[in-house]
Amino acid sequence: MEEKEKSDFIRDIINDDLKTNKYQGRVHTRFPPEPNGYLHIGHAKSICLNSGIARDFSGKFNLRFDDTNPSKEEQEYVDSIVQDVQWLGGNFEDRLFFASDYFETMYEYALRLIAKGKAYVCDLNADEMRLSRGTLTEPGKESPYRSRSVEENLDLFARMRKGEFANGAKTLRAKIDMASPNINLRDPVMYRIVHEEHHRQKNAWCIYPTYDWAHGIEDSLEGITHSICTLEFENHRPLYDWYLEELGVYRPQQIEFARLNLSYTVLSKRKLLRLVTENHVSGWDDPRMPTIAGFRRRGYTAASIKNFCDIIGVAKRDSTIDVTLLEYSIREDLNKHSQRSMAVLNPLKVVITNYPEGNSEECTAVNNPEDENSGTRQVPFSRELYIDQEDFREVPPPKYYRLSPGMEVRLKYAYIIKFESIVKDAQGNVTEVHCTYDPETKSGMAGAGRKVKATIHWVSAAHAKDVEVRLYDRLFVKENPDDAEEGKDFLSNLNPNSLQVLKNCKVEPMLGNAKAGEGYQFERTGYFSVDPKDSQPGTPVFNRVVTLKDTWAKIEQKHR
RNA sequence: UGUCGUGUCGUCCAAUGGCAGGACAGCGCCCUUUGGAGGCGUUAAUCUAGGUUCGAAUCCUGGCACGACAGCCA
Repeated sequence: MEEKEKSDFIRDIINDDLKTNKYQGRVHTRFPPEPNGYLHIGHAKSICLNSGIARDFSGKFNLRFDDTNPSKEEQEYVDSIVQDVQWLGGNFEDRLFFASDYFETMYEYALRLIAKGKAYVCDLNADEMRLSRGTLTEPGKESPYRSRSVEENLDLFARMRKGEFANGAKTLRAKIDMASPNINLRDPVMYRIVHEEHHRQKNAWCIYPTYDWAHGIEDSLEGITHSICTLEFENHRPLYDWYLEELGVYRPQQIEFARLNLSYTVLSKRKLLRLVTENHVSGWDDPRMPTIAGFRRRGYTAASIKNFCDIIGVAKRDSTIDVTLLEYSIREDLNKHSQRSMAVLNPLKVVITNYPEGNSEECTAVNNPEDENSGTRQVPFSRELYIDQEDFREVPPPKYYRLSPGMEVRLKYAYIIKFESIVKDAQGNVTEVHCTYDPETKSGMAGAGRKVKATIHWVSAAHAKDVEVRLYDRLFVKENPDDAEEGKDFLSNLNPNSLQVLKNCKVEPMLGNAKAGEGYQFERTGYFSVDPKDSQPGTPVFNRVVTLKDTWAKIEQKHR
């Protein structure tokens, strides 16, 4: 692999820090998801960034669950996230942490701030607090509980922990500045009361730290040097710094980058959750979902996603990546590494009238022209074949090179055949095409050098396996799914044709034994992988990962 | 009309005061037993008005545009 030095503004900062010895030469990053949903391609960007930096600078990388809100989090999500991070090669070694394991320390730290007069228990309810916070242009008003004594605050906070108060009755707030132009600094909430079972702590706690209070402490405790997060936390950085400064503990630096947006899909957890709960897709791992689990099931390789993350780069400006870049990335990987095969998606019978009935023979097929070591395999040929309906036209459009009346085509790895006649049913549909073959033109023979305009794929009818193939397309019809008509939302832009199921596809014998997760190129059609959920041994179900570049589609488009 | 941040080819990312470059997409040609892959070529950009400078995408000032923030979510 061409291991070129990666460069971006974050690595530049780290290089500078290394020069000034800011962290004694250490580099330590982390990926801190909340276990409230499945990871998506945007998270992959963060995982690749954080773990990639640790790798490139010989540093360390932690996986840490930011599980500070019991009402949204579940073990199912923890499990899927661990699997996804590992699949992407995020090497956290033995450093799998949970914010909830730090709750006791956070509590003690809170006591410190109370003792310093920097935090107080507030009795304002949520509505009252919102009203007193002020607006973007007006300062807020100080809470009437702001001047409680340290003793009273200590007492009240201890009783909050004991469970003496109902949800929402009290909060612990930092005492900063109700007039700050940065609203995050207007006495932010540090703890709220939530009487709910936590997925790991069960009922040990009924007060839970908020993100801002918890996150810096988590980073500090783990010795993180560069706490990399997305742009929406830019305005939180002063608070991150304030807490650690007041606590007098080790302070990492927070650096923000632009989150990933991808065309023709949505990447917000809220929207992905709606797709799942409202059954627009079959689940978090539906192959059309932009989740890591979805991409994996679809047949995307981890290498292709990592490559994608490398080529999109990292910066601070909001951007939307064109999905063709992702498709390029998976094609590039699969082209080099996937086994070629012949599969007929929409079968049309071809009878070779001058080929002896009952006869069959083997043709030698190349497994992967991109890889000399991949060898060859035998594919059976006989009198009755299937070709794709797209490869025959009774009335060919301009520039159509494939089979049509009067035309010759090559059957890949086999013979050149010539059109003779067609058979139609009562409705006038073409049911069979009769051809003759030229016995001197088999691949490898002396006569094989003859040129014809097109080479098409085929399978022998008697030897073919019947399989199900699922053709996936983009989930949304609009580049930006949120660009919806008045009164409608992103769901109105769902692509009604994002899934097409083909039940009686005919594939070469080898594919009958394809194993779950394996990826193949169906020659001239696209890349397909064996669905790990719905396949049975001997009866694979194929998911289309991505099509091949279709030059013909463009030509046809032009002539319309 | 507050604070913070961001404006470079169609889309992303570079250029760290010194020839605006790469990738994807597009277009054209070559090659091809995949209309695949590959090769070659090509189109196309510094938000704006000033200023500093021998020289500005880069530094300064103003304007404009866009994004984030008024959860006891993260």
